[in-house]
Amino acid sequence: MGFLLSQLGYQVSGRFKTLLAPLGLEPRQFLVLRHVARAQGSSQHALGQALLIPPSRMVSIVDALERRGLVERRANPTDRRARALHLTPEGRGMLARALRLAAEHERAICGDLSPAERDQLLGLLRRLPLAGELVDGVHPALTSEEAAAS
Amino acid sequence: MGFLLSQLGYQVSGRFKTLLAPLGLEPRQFLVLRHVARAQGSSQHALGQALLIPPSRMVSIVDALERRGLVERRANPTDRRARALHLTPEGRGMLARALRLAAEHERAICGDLSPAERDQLLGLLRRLPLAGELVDGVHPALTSEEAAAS
DNA sequence: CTGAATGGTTACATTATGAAACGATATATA
DNA sequence: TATATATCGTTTCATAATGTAACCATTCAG
Repeated sequence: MGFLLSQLGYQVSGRFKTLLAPLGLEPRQFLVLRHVARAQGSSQHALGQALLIPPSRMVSIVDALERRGLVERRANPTDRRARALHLTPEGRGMLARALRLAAEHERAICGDLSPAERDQLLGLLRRLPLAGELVDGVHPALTSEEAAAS
Repeated sequence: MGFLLSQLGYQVSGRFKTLLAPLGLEPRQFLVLRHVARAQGSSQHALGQALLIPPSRMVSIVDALERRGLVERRANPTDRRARALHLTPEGRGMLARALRLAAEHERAICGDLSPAERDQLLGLLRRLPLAGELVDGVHPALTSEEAAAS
């Protein structure tokens, strides 16, 4: 069971990565983009806090997104240290396309499972003890030991 | 579903790694050790073929195992290029301990799932299209593109 | 006003990785 | 037999991912 889960998880994430590649987007960039869309104007620090991504890593992620014109670092009126992150129209379009791919990915993963079976599978997976340690929307692969401990 | 599988797979493998750490064994070394036990005397090349591990990587893995006295590189009587890999008595003991930990890991992963539920979960996971691409005993994280394509 | 804390960035060391070159040996071919 | 080609294992090298720590500007607390 453990080995199977590990194998499947690796395959799934690899698939998603190649699926996103045509957009020039990496999975981690996708996660950040999605979160910026949800919380426009939040700082990089807040973003890192929410996604448990260490600050030094966030820099290069946002750099890439900004270089491609998907995200803007605006000035924060109340704190001149912080940058307020905003989605550009291009960013919004990119996110929409990525979300469409993600839905496609989801269908591909589940294959010919009926909706009932799909729910059953989800239910069983969520009952695994490890599922309790997962934070919603946070991928542990991006998490630093330190951030995870907090 | 995809995200959950990816998260769980990452957690599971991370857990197994820390579980094995007290033995001074890495998951990949465990895999190799187990396979050597099954096919004593096979060459590194054959091992790499079976586990889809590229040759240059196999060197350091076997180096580590040999340095710790778990595996021996003996001369192959019929081919002086190849090394015949054999488990030492220490290697056998180590493998036994690791297998015991793996069994424990398995129980920890499944938590309070009943045997029937466990089978159900396994069955559903195996019906996922991606499961068809998995090779038994081979972890895709160790395979190179090239080896995987063959 | 001074010292500590914070947001963001950069510099650096560490590690993991595969491709390719290499030497020794084996196999096929002429 | 002689020669070319393939194989096994190893080493070398370049590349990429990562975290830690130092750093600057700014904010906050006393």
